[in-house]
Amino acid sequence: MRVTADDVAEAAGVSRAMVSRAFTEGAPIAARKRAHVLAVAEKLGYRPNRIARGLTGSQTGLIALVVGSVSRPYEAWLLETLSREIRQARNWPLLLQVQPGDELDNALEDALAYQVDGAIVAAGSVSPALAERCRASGAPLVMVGRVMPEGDTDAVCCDNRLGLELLVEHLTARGHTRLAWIGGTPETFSNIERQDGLLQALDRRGMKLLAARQGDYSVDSGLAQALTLLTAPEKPDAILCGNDAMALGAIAAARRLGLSVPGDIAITGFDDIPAAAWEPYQLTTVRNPVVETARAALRLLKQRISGTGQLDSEAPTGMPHQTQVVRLAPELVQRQSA
Amino acid sequence: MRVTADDVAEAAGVSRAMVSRAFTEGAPIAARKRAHVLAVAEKLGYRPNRIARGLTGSQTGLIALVVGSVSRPYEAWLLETLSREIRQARNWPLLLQVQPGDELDNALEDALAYQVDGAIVAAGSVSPALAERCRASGAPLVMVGRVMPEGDTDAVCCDNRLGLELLVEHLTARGHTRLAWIGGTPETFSNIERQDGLLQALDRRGMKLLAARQGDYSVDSGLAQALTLLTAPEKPDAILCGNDAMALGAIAAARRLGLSVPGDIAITGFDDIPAAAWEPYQLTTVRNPVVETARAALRLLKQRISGTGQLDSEAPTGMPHQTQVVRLAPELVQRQSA
DNA sequence: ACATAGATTGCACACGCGTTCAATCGGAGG
DNA sequence: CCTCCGATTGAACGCGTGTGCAATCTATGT
Repeated sequence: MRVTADDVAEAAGVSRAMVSRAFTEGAPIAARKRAHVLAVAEKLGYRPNRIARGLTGSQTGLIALVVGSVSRPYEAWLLETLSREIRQARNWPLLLQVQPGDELDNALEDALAYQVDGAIVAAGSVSPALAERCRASGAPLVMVGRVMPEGDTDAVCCDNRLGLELLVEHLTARGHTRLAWIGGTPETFSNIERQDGLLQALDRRGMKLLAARQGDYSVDSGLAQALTLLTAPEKPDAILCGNDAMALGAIAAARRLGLSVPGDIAITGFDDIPAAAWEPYQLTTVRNPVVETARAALRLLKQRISGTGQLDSEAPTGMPHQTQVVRLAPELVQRQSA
Repeated sequence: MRVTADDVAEAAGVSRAMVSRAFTEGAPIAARKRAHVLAVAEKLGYRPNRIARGLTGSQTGLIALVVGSVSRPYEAWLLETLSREIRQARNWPLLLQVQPGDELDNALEDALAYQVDGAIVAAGSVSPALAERCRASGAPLVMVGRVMPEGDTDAVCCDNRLGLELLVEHLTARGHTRLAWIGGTPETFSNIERQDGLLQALDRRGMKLLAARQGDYSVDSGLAQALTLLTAPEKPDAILCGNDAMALGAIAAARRLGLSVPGDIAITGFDDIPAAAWEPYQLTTVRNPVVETARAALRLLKQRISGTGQLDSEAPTGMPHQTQVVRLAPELVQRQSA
């Protein structure tokens, strides 16, 4: 039923090995014969079985891609970019979408059973044990948007602290002094860094935070927390939010209270998701360099994959076997909300 | 380096066949021995190689999942739901994200080379030839959100015409008479059905459309087209949009012109994406039953996959080998924009 | 025409696992 | 204690492909 290399070999009057070589770039085969084999294969509708190929060769072309809930705009944007880069590298993404509560370890080990060439993890937290298993399975791991505290895993991550420095600079330069903060999910890597960056930026200026509240990176939580802040006895004159979604919620809250943005209250976000540019929001925020992030993540991964064949000797002939952490600088995007 | 079934067999003092059986549900093996083998496997960190398993068995557990650009909220929602259902069925989604201009055929054939058990296509258009190839490769195809005109491919699709009937009924019941339409990408299946449904609904009431314009399902296009409609000499009192994103743009346009929604102008969408419920919009729309859609798609696919082993005889012992098209009814979601 | 190096080709094995089939084991019945 | 049947087991084959190695072919140089 399914057409195999043997069928093509017979039809083309060559050995099966030649069929394999015809489809292998740079294999020793006469140009004329390759053309012939490919023509016959085309006529028979043959394509090499990637599963069988993955059994012998050490590459399956599969890459595990772990992202958070894509119904959140930032995650969707990230997924879109990463998936495009993966495809562009002639690989296929095996998608694993994790919800906040999900256990990542089991699922990722499932993916390892598919002999993925590597894994890009942009959500959930991997235990050091799992990271070790990935390495042992020959599947390099690259974290996106978080850096493992152990420091033994490659990662690409936005410079969150710089982002908040940019925002604080922008706000203070415009005379804002009573700053409030709506953080994201507490234990999150990005939230910790952003909050820390905010406090540092204020510290540097001898300022103190007026108030801080915690949301969960959702629009609704931004709305709720902003309502609380804006109805408190001591109102802030600017609210910095842990991400864009919460900032959008905060803008809605301000408007619901009849406050003008940025007249009465300045509001900023983080990420610069597409919706931040939408008409009714015009959010001032910092751009998370997602495209550059995805590109860097794939570069790191490819580097490790091609280096995999080499021995783990102490002098890997120039291969950077040391863990690499790429930090990309965000950029202020000035719109109407601050 | 990688631990195989042979390693486990040796360590457990059994033959390799027993290791395989220990991991195969319902295989003939003494319960006590299975426990022992599994324990040893666990200690060695062994997991069956799914790639090798896919070579002999006829199931790889892989399902090709084709969706459109997930930076669009509806597509993201759909992807999230489909991917969850696929994982729940203990399969893995091989993600293919297509941009509007992309050619689907080549990419899908790439996926076929991975011996996917099936494919769910929710974006792009597959040629009849490709559909045939899928069937020939033993990979059942299920379309989501579109129905092949040839009528020989399973599909799950929202009842678009009913959706517009509901919206028209809602608007006319509230006294709106001058209805305008902002359609989505013209050649799109959903757009054709929705527009047709609108015209039919009006026809049934002896009404005519005041004006019609075409966007591309994006927020920006909704904004632009609504601006045109609302500044025309003969203003509509209601604008129906081909999807929610354009409706959000249309609301922004109305506000930019100082019009109140729904006071001066009613605006409706289609899909009920999460953003439709956001504070500043409160969009009246119809709910596209995405969860039910995903569930039905997987049910259809699983049904075909399990039927694959059977011969294509004329009496497939009750297997519904005829193509199935599931139509799911949308539901009016009444908020503040109409 | 002949020798020879280099370009091609075919054979056979390996990849890791599921599964058939014959062989073996265990225990119940006599 | 022997026989017989069913529950287990192990050996071997096949899945579709990549690739090392030795054999063959081609063309070049003399």
